[in-house]
Amino acid sequence: MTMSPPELFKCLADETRVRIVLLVARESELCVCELTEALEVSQPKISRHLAQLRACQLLEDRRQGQWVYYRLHPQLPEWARAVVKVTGQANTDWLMETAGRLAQMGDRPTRVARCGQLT
Amino acid sequence: MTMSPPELFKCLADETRVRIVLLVARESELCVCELTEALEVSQPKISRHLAQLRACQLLEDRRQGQWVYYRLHPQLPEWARAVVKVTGQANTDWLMETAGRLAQMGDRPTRVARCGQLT
DNA sequence: TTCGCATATACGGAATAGCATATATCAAAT
DNA sequence: ATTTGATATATGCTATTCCGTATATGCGAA
Repeated sequence: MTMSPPELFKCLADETRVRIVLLVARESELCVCELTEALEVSQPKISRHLAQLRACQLLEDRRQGQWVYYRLHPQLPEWARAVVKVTGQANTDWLMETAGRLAQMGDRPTRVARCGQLT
Repeated sequence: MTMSPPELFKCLADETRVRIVLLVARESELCVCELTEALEVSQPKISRHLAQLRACQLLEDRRQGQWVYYRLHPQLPEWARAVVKVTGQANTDWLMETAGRLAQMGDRPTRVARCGQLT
Protein backbone atom coordinates (compact mmCIF):
# COMPACT_ATOMS: atom_id res chain seq x y z
CA MET A 1 0.00 0.00 0.00
CA THR A 2 1.11 3.52 -0.68
CA MET A 3 0.19 6.64 1.21
CA SER A 4 1.54 10.15 0.81
CA PRO A 5 2.39 12.28 3.82
CA PRO A 6 -0.46 14.78 3.32
CA GLU A 7 -2.90 11.90 2.91
CA LEU A 8 -1.95 10.50 6.27
CA PHE A 9 -1.85 13.83 8.04
CA LYS A 10 -5.23 14.90 6.69
CA CYS A 11 -6.66 11.79 8.32
CA LEU A 12 -5.06 12.72 11.61
CA ALA A 13 -5.92 16.41 11.40
CA ASP A 14 -9.23 16.06 13.17
CA GLU A 15 -9.34 15.66 16.92
CA THR A 16 -11.92 12.87 16.91
CA ARG A 17 -10.03 10.96 14.26
CA VAL A 18 -6.61 11.12 15.92
CA ARG A 19 -8.13 10.01 19.16
CA ILE A 20 -9.77 7.08 17.42
CA VAL A 21 -6.56 6.05 15.71
CA LEU A 22 -4.39 6.42 18.80
CA LEU A 23 -6.86 4.51 20.96
CA VAL A 24 -7.20 1.74 18.44
CA ALA A 25 -3.44 1.50 18.10
CA ARG A 26 -3.08 1.37 21.85
CA GLU A 27 -5.77 -1.29 22.31
CA SER A 28 -5.08 -3.25 19.13
CA GLU A 29 -8.78 -3.44 18.43
CA LEU A 30 -11.92 -1.58 19.47
CA CYS A 31 -15.53 -1.69 18.42
CA VAL A 32 -17.69 1.28 17.60
CA CYS A 33 -19.63 1.30 20.84
CA GLU A 34 -16.41 1.33 22.84
CA LEU A 35 -15.15 4.31 20.88
CA THR A 36 -18.46 6.10 21.23
CA GLU A 37 -18.35 5.70 24.98
CA ALA A 38 -14.68 6.44 25.34
CA LEU A 39 -14.78 9.66 23.36
CA GLU A 40 -18.27 10.66 24.43
CA VAL A 41 -19.38 11.75 21.03
CA SER A 42 -22.45 10.83 19.03
CA GLN A 43 -22.57 7.55 17.20
CA PRO A 44 -23.06 9.03 13.71
CA LYS A 45 -20.10 11.28 14.29
CA ILE A 46 -17.85 8.37 15.21
CA SER A 47 -19.19 6.36 12.32
CA ARG A 48 -18.55 9.05 9.78
CA HIS A 49 -14.97 9.45 10.91
CA LEU A 50 -14.48 5.71 10.92
CA ALA A 51 -15.74 5.56 7.34
CA GLN A 52 -13.16 8.14 6.43
CA LEU A 53 -10.36 6.27 8.17
CA ARG A 54 -11.46 3.12 6.40
CA ALA A 55 -11.55 4.89 3.04
CA CYS A 56 -7.98 6.13 3.35
CA GLN A 57 -6.84 2.66 4.46
CA LEU A 58 -5.70 3.71 7.86
CA LEU A 59 -8.08 1.37 9.62
CA GLU A 60 -9.52 -2.00 8.74
CA ASP A 61 -12.88 -3.24 9.96
CA ARG A 62 -14.02 -6.69 10.90
CA ARG A 63 -17.60 -7.57 11.59
CA GLN A 64 -18.35 -9.99 14.39
CA GLY A 65 -22.04 -10.50 15.00
CA GLN A 66 -23.57 -7.12 15.62
CA TRP A 67 -20.30 -5.45 16.37
CA VAL A 68 -17.75 -4.00 14.04
CA TYR A 69 -14.19 -3.96 15.27
CA TYR A 70 -11.55 -1.61 14.00
CA ARG A 71 -7.80 -2.03 13.98
CA LEU A 72 -4.87 -0.44 12.19
CA HIS A 73 -4.85 -1.58 8.60
CA PRO A 74 -2.40 -4.49 8.35
CA GLN A 75 -0.79 -3.00 5.26
CA LEU A 76 -0.30 0.43 6.70
CA PRO A 77 3.22 1.58 5.72
CA GLU A 78 5.85 1.32 8.40
CA TRP A 79 6.52 5.05 8.61
CA ALA A 80 2.82 5.76 9.17
CA ARG A 81 2.73 3.13 11.87
CA ALA A 82 5.76 4.78 13.43
CA VAL A 83 4.05 8.18 13.35
CA VAL A 84 1.05 6.75 15.16
CA LYS A 85 3.21 4.95 17.67
CA VAL A 86 5.42 7.84 18.66
CA THR A 87 2.46 10.19 18.83
CA GLY A 88 0.50 7.86 21.05
CA GLN A 89 3.37 7.18 23.38
CA ALA A 90 4.22 10.83 23.85
CA ASN A 91 0.64 11.91 24.41
CA THR A 92 -0.95 9.42 26.74
CA ASP A 93 -2.10 12.17 29.10
CA TRP A 94 -3.82 14.02 26.31
CA LEU A 95 -5.30 10.80 25.01
CA MET A 96 -6.71 9.81 28.36
CA GLU A 97 -8.24 13.22 28.96
CA THR A 98 -11.16 12.29 26.80
CA ALA A 99 -10.88 8.56 26.91
CA GLY A 100 -13.76 8.38 29.37
CA ARG A 101 -14.53 4.94 30.69
CA LEU A 102 -11.85 3.44 28.57
CA ALA A 103 -9.39 5.07 30.93
CA GLN A 104 -9.77 2.21 33.38
CA MET A 105 -8.92 -0.32 30.80
CA GLY A 106 -7.13 -2.69 33.05
CA ASP A 107 -10.10 -3.48 35.24
CA ARG A 108 -12.66 -4.03 32.56
CA PRO A 109 -13.92 -7.57 32.18
CA THR A 110 -14.87 -8.86 28.76
CA ARG A 111 -15.25 -6.84 25.63
CA VAL A 112 -18.92 -7.75 25.54
CA ALA A 113 -19.44 -6.33 28.99
CA ARG A 114 -17.67 -3.18 27.93
CA CYS A 115 -20.28 -2.56 25.30
CA GLY A 116 -22.99 -2.79 27.89
CA GLN A 117 -24.20 -5.97 26.30
CA LEU A 118 -24.50 -9.37 27.97
CA THR A 119 -23.11 -12.76 26.98
CA MET B 1 6.41 24.14 24.42
CA THR B 2 3.28 22.06 24.20
CA MET B 3 1.49 20.89 21.10
CA SER B 4 -1.45 18.53 20.79
CA PRO B 5 -1.53 15.84 18.11
CA PRO B 6 -4.33 17.43 16.07
CA GLU B 7 -2.50 20.76 16.20
CA LEU B 8 0.59 19.25 14.66
CA PHE B 9 -1.28 17.18 12.11
CA LYS B 10 -3.38 20.10 10.94
CA CYS B 11 -0.13 21.89 10.14
CA LEU B 12 1.03 18.92 8.12
CA ALA B 13 -2.32 18.28 6.45
CA ASP B 14 -1.60 20.50 3.49
CA GLU B 15 0.67 19.34 0.71
CA THR B 16 2.58 22.60 0.44
CA ARG B 17 3.09 22.79 4.18
CA VAL B 18 4.38 19.25 4.62
CA ARG B 19 6.74 19.73 1.77
CA ILE B 20 8.03 22.91 3.34
CA VAL B 21 8.52 21.28 6.70
CA LEU B 22 10.17 18.16 5.34
CA LEU B 23 12.50 20.17 3.12
CA VAL B 24 13.44 22.52 5.91
CA ALA B 25 14.08 19.58 8.24
CA ARG B 26 16.21 17.93 5.58
CA GLU B 27 18.23 21.06 4.82
CA SER B 28 18.35 22.46 8.34
CA GLU B 29 17.53 25.88 7.03
CA LEU B 30 15.98 27.37 3.90
CA CYS B 31 14.94 30.86 2.87
CA VAL B 32 11.66 31.79 1.24
CA CYS B 33 13.00 32.18 -2.26
CA GLU B 34 14.55 28.72 -2.13
CA LEU B 35 11.26 27.23 -1.08
CA THR B 36 9.40 29.16 -3.75
CA GLU B 37 11.72 27.82 -6.41
CA ALA B 38 11.88 24.31 -5.05
CA LEU B 39 8.14 23.85 -4.79
CA GLU B 40 7.30 25.98 -7.80
CA VAL B 41 4.44 27.76 -6.18
CA SER B 42 3.65 31.45 -5.94
CA GLN B 43 5.43 33.55 -3.36
CA PRO B 44 2.29 34.68 -1.50
CA LYS B 45 1.19 31.09 -1.23
CA ILE B 46 4.47 30.01 0.33
CA SER B 47 4.45 33.01 2.58
CA ARG B 48 0.97 32.39 3.84
CA HIS B 49 1.80 28.79 4.69
CA LEU B 50 5.02 29.84 6.36
CA ALA B 51 3.08 32.31 8.50
CA GLN B 52 0.86 29.47 9.59
CA LEU B 53 3.77 27.21 10.41
CA ARG B 54 5.31 30.06 12.39
CA ALA B 55 2.06 30.69 14.24
CA CYS B 56 1.78 27.10 15.40
CA GLN B 57 5.41 27.11 16.45
CA LEU B 58 6.52 24.46 14.04
CA LEU B 59 9.00 26.72 12.34
CA GLU B 60 11.13 29.59 13.52
CA ASP B 61 12.25 32.43 11.30
CA ARG B 62 15.45 34.39 11.24
CA ARG B 63 15.99 37.48 9.19
CA GLN B 64 19.34 38.03 7.57
CA GLY B 65 19.50 41.06 5.34
CA GLN B 66 16.74 40.83 2.82
CA TRP B 67 16.24 37.13 3.33
CA VAL B 68 14.23 35.29 5.91
CA TYR B 69 15.42 31.83 6.81
CA TYR B 70 13.20 29.16 8.27
CA ARG B 71 14.16 26.19 10.42
CA LEU B 72 12.39 23.78 12.72
CA HIS B 73 11.48 25.57 15.91
CA PRO B 74 14.16 24.77 18.49
CA GLN B 75 11.56 23.99 21.13
CA LEU B 76 9.51 21.70 18.99
CA PRO B 77 8.59 18.67 21.14
CA GLU B 78 10.62 15.55 20.58
CA TRP B 79 7.71 13.47 19.37
CA ALA B 80 6.83 16.07 16.73
CA ARG B 81 10.43 16.14 15.62
CA ALA B 82 10.34 12.36 15.40
CA VAL B 83 7.20 12.48 13.27
CA VAL B 84 8.87 14.86 10.86
CA LYS B 85 12.04 12.81 10.75
CA VAL B 86 10.47 9.45 10.07
CA THR B 87 8.13 10.94 7.50
CA GLY B 88 10.93 12.65 5.65
CA GLN B 89 13.19 9.63 5.64
CA ALA B 90 10.50 7.30 4.35
CA ASN B 91 9.32 9.67 1.64
CA THR B 92 12.39 11.09 -0.05
CA ASP B 93 11.12 10.06 -3.48
CA TRP B 94 7.83 11.83 -2.96
CA LEU B 95 9.61 14.84 -1.54
CA MET B 96 11.97 15.15 -4.47
CA GLU B 97 9.16 14.83 -7.01
CA THR B 98 8.35 18.47 -6.51
CA ALA B 99 11.58 19.68 -5.07
CA GLY B 100 12.53 21.25 -8.38
CA ARG B 101 15.97 22.77 -8.53
CA LEU B 102 16.55 21.88 -4.92
CA ALA B 103 16.82 18.30 -6.06
CA GLN B 104 20.45 18.82 -7.06
CA MET B 105 21.34 20.09 -3.68
CA GLY B 106 24.80 18.71 -3.58
CA ASP B 107 26.15 20.69 -6.51
CA ARG B 108 24.79 24.06 -5.63
CA PRO B 109 27.32 26.69 -4.63
CA THR B 110 26.42 29.33 -2.11
CA ARG B 111 23.00 30.02 -0.69
CA VAL B 112 23.05 33.43 -2.30
CA ALA B 113 23.61 31.93 -5.71
CA ARG B 114 20.79 29.55 -5.11
CA CYS B 115 18.40 32.45 -4.73
CA GLY B 116 19.46 33.76 -8.09
CA GLN B 117 20.99 36.73 -6.36
CA LEU B 118 24.58 37.86 -6.58
CA THR B 119 27.04 38.67 -3.83
C1' DT C 1 15.51 59.55 -0.72
C1' DT C 2 14.29 56.57 -4.22
C1' DC C 3 14.51 52.15 -6.50
C1' DG C 4 14.34 47.23 -6.59
C1' DC C 5 14.10 42.88 -4.55
C1' DA C 6 12.43 39.74 -0.84
C1' DT C 7 8.76 38.85 2.00
C1' DA C 8 4.25 39.57 4.27
C1' DT C 9 -0.65 40.65 4.64
C1' DA C 10 -5.59 41.86 3.08
C1' DC C 11 -9.56 40.69 0.71
C1' DG C 12 -13.13 38.13 -1.71
C1' DG C 13 -14.56 33.99 -3.71
C1' DA C 14 -14.53 28.75 -4.36
C1' DA C 15 -13.98 24.52 -2.46
C1' DT C 16 -13.92 21.48 1.44
C1' DA C 17 -14.84 19.68 5.99
C1' DG C 18 -17.51 19.05 9.97
C1' DC C 19 -21.93 18.70 12.35
C1' DA C 20 -26.85 17.45 13.82
C1' DT C 21 -30.86 15.21 12.62
C1' DA C 22 -33.18 11.76 10.34
C1' DT C 23 -33.21 7.38 8.17
C1' DA C 24 -31.44 2.96 6.45
C1' DT C 25 -29.13 -1.64 7.06
C1' DC C 26 -28.03 -5.76 9.26
C1' DA C 27 -27.68 -9.38 12.65
C1' DA C 28 -29.53 -11.60 16.68
C1' DA C 29 -33.31 -12.68 19.54
C1' DT C 30 -38.03 -13.38 20.32
C1' DA D 1 -41.65 -12.20 10.69
C1' DT D 2 -41.10 -8.59 13.97
C1' DT D 3 -38.47 -6.24 17.11
C1' DT D 4 -34.28 -4.49 19.07
C1' DG D 5 -29.63 -3.01 19.36
C1' DA D 6 -25.46 -1.81 16.63
C1' DT D 7 -23.68 0.55 12.91
C1' DA D 8 -23.85 3.11 8.54
C1' DT D 9 -25.36 6.63 5.28
C1' DA D 10 -28.06 10.79 3.48
C1' DT D 11 -29.25 15.57 3.76
C1' DG D 12 -28.99 20.31 4.54
C1' DC D 13 -26.42 23.71 6.83
C1' DT D 14 -22.40 26.25 8.84
C1' DA D 15 -17.66 26.96 9.37
C1' DT D 16 -13.16 26.55 7.84
C1' DT D 17 -9.53 26.30 4.50
C1' DC D 18 -7.21 27.50 0.45
C1' DC D 19 -6.16 30.30 -3.35
C1' DG D 20 -5.32 34.34 -6.65
C1' DT D 21 -4.78 39.11 -7.02
C1' DA D 22 -3.57 43.26 -5.21
C1' DT D 23 -1.07 45.79 -1.94
C1' DA D 24 2.03 46.71 1.90
C1' DT D 25 6.45 46.43 4.47
C1' DG D 26 11.42 46.06 5.14
C1' DC D 27 16.04 46.21 3.70
C1' DG D 28 20.05 47.31 0.84
C1' DA D 29 22.07 49.83 -3.00
C1' DA D 30 22.72 53.89 -5.45
